[in-house]
Amino acid sequence: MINKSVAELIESEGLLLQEIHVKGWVRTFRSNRFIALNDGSTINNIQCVIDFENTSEETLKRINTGAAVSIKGTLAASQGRGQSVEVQVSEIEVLGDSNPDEYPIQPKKHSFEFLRENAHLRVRTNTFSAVMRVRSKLSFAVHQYFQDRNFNYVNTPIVTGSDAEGAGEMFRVTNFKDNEAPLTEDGTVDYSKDFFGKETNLTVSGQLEAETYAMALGKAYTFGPTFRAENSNTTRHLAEFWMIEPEVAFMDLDGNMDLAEDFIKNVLNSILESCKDDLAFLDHRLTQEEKSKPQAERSDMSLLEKLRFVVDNNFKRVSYTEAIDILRNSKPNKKKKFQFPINEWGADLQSEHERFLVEKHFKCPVILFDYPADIKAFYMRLNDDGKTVRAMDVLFPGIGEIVGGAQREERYDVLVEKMKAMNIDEKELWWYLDLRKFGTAVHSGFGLGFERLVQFTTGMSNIRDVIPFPRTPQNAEF
RNA sequence: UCCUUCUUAGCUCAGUUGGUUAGAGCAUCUGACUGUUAAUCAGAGGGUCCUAGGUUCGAGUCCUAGAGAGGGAGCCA
Repeated sequence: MINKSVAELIESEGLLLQEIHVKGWVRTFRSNRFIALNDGSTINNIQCVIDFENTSEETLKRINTGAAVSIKGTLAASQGRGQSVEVQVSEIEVLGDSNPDEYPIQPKKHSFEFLRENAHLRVRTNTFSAVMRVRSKLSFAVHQYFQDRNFNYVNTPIVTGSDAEGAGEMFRVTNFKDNEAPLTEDGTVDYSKDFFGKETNLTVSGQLEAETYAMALGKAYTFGPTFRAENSNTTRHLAEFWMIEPEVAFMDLDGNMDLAEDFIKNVLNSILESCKDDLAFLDHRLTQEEKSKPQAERSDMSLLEKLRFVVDNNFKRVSYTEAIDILRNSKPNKKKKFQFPINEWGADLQSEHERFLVEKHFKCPVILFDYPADIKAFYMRLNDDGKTVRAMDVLFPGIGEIVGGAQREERYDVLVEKMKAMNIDEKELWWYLDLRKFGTAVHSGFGLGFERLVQFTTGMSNIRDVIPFPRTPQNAEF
């Protein structure tokens, strides 16, 4: 008797006619005879055939969708057409019942909205199990990529004492009880009496801390949770999400763009190898979904084609200034189709503009670089023209900005001046300025939203469907 | 936060210009059948039409307010 996972049973024809033992959950039970059994090891089910005439009525009644069962039997070539092997059951035990009257997951199509309300059970469906297996493999591929290249994994703090990271609204962390926060003389909360002795927040980015490690270990990366208290209600924002932030000493913006492109291609490639079954399922799912859309909104590439396209083609690198020229002379701009017309240099690009560049003009991933200094963060390296910074965004079809990065300002005087101009407290970031005082050097890095990468890889349109328990405004169930 | 659409059975939805007792498919239950592939066939049960007001002889349908959800925008990853 050999214990086997469903994935192993389906793969290994060498086990034919052997006695096997398998445990899993019932997906469907047809004709009082056929169990489609899934144990999460693969998107595929194994068919278990029951000799119902020699099985008690009581047991048969308990074989319901969602029930956990233990099955002993013989692996055999299937008589039916839908599968090559199946288990001829000699012994079945129901380990955990599932009342069909109450179990919400039916063997039918459910809306993603409904499944979000059942996030604890939705991973029992084909789509979510596929997405979450891909997410896990992607996560591994991220570490593999950096570890293979001798990057050091840095665990930057989740509770941060600095509120100057400038990446968005922060969640306050306090140990004060309700209505018991001590006040200072001027009536504001006295955080010097709080747990950390100062005001603290959940991190919005590990970048500044990662820089400190890059300036000692050379190559560093973070991969951890980040938090934004923005009231964002979109298909590509979460209040809690996972971010990947490599940071490299002695690397300029060109090296940064090379790294981002190579990284994305590499991890996608490894998923194309390691998640073939799940991607095939997701590819088919998306194709079916697209059929219900009007012709104009359909994608001209399938999911697998899109992934291979990204892996096989160079990202188009375009400076902000070139992009503005292209947009200014574009048809939608001349025909006044843009909600925000492009008139002059210096305007921030709206998502309609990014979409035009990526989806209509270049039809491939685009890296925009050298943005106006005014619309970017204080730590980005000022170019010699005095008006642009060495920033870059990687834009992807469908999901927009997947990467944001920059060469960091390494010159102490220039950085201090920028901080003053942008009203950032130098005292808060004394340690960040120290990096420029002692052994400063050119260095660069970027941030990549992990969930957006999972979205692109799986073809899921809502970011809430690629993280197990999404945190969004007004929602922290589970 | 703004714009917009939606909310009817466990799920997915239909419900005409306001008019009898609000429907279908799937799911569930009962029975039949038994090599099925979202099994099939017959029957049954299942409804605070999101909530609160209002208009009307009459509201699932029209109006007002609120709640929740989806999509888009902004912010960004």
